[in-house]
Amino acid sequence: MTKKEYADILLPGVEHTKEEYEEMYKDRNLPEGAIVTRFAPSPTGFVHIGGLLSSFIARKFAKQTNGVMLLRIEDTDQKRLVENGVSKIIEDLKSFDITFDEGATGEEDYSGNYGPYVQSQRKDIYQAFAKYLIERDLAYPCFMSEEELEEIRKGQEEIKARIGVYGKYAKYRDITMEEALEKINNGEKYIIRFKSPGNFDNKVVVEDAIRGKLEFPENDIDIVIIKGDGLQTYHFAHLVDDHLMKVTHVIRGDEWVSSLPTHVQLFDTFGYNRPTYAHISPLMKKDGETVRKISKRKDPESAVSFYHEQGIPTDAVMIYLMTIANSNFEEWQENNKDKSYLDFEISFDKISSSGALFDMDKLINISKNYISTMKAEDLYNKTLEYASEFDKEFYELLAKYKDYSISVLNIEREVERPRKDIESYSTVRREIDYMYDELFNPTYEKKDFYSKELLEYYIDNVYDESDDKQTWFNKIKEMCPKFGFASETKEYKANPENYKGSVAHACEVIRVAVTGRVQTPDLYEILKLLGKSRIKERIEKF
RNA sequence: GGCCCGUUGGUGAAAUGGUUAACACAUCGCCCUCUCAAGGCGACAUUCAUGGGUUCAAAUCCCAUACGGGUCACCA
Repeated sequence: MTKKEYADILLPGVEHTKEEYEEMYKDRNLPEGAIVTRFAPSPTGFVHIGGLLSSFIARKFAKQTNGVMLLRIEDTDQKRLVENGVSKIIEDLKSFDITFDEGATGEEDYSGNYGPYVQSQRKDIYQAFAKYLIERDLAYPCFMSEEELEEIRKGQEEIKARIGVYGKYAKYRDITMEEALEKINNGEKYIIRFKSPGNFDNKVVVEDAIRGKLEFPENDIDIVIIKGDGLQTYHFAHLVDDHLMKVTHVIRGDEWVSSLPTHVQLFDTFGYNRPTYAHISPLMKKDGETVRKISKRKDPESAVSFYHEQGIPTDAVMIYLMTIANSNFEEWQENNKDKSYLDFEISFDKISSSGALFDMDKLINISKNYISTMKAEDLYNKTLEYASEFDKEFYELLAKYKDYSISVLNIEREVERPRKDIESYSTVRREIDYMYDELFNPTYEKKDFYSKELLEYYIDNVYDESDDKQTWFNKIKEMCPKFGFASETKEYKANPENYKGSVAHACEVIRVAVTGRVQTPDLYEILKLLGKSRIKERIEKF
């Protein structure tokens, strides 16, 4: 029996050969230096903030080198399958402006010439590559049961040996064709292992674009390449897919660093050029005294949907991630205020090799600044969109009083130094709710100097809607002495015992009566928007 | 436990052997202002995890130690 026939029995029904597949995947015709990279999630429908970071970085590199960013779905583990998972991922990423040049575009569809991009549809390809290995005696069937494997592991732990199927523990490494065939005829189950050519005493050096030179012992573990269900493992798929899809840069989370010796070995065995690896450090979080990777299970901020629910602008999240990805970004932004974060050129050597602590304060600050630069109408639209999903009551009001709401949001906006008091779309309501009669429900504490007399005098005899700001303020000053307030703050500070307060206090009386708050944006603007009759109403209820 | 990586202020960090260790967030003062949000000004690491070494010179190079992280599946 030839090796080829043997391989046919081990992996029957494979349509094409490795050579045929290589023929089908042509080299890409791209400009010099173009980066071809990918994002390769499982279809769980969940995008982790760390995944957002690495896909964002990958997206940037592809774009700025006129390369390609592709989406590949790694769906070979049934346990990770979630209905509509792929669509959810695509949608989430799209909301952060992360789009793909090729690959999966929906549950079933894909575009591009290097597909299929869904691994479950590539079974034949992996098997063809596995057969190539079997024919060359570089892979073999392994008949060990899970129990047997477990025993070996325990034994290794006991004698403090390295864990894994290697050397003498690789029981079927040198199985003959005849022995294997006999077992197969007996109906024994098997998987396919790679026959590692590595020696643990030798060193292998891998260059990482972010971490620099990494040195490891060679891999000598016979890893599984084809599982019991006939599907490939991650390691094997990485080799086959990234080679065939002509991926130049593998940008992924740093949990893969330790698999590097295996991956590099696979590429070397096939004589393929290794891709450039770039391992992104995880985002960390403080948990009591210790620091750990942000966890999907424990930390709500790990899900990108969290930011959506919080009403934090997607751009703010991206800007924050950019500051983590390349720390010189903030300086660049300071010097390029008119440009978008998308115009910044990211570089590998500026990516930190240690994991950053996730800093919510910083994110909020970025969000605040970002929102302060928005046009009132944009803010209105975003807030409306947010409220439509998370705050129906507020949504109704915003929709009903559109122009009015935009004017309210425009107070001290679109000026040289805009207000920075709105942290997110979700906090808009609490900043402006008093501007809506439906929501105006003041609960203030009355202070000694609060005077209804002053208020009534003011609305009946002083306030004039047509006054400009200076006139408006001068009139309040003029009115002050009549009610025991000092017109000038300095005057009051010099002799506080002579007054009930200063003009600032007089303003506070008006402010509290009209808004129910001690602190608000510019009073003049607020009064103007409210209009005289509503001011009067509110004063009467004071 | 093995293997790998990392360690500059509360946080993100700059510095790539050469004077007082950038900048930003947070915090705290003061100023300005009708209050707030801003804005302005200032404070905040005598020291770069610790200990040794190399050097005229070290946060930067070397070695140990400590601490932190990742990984050791027929999961990705």
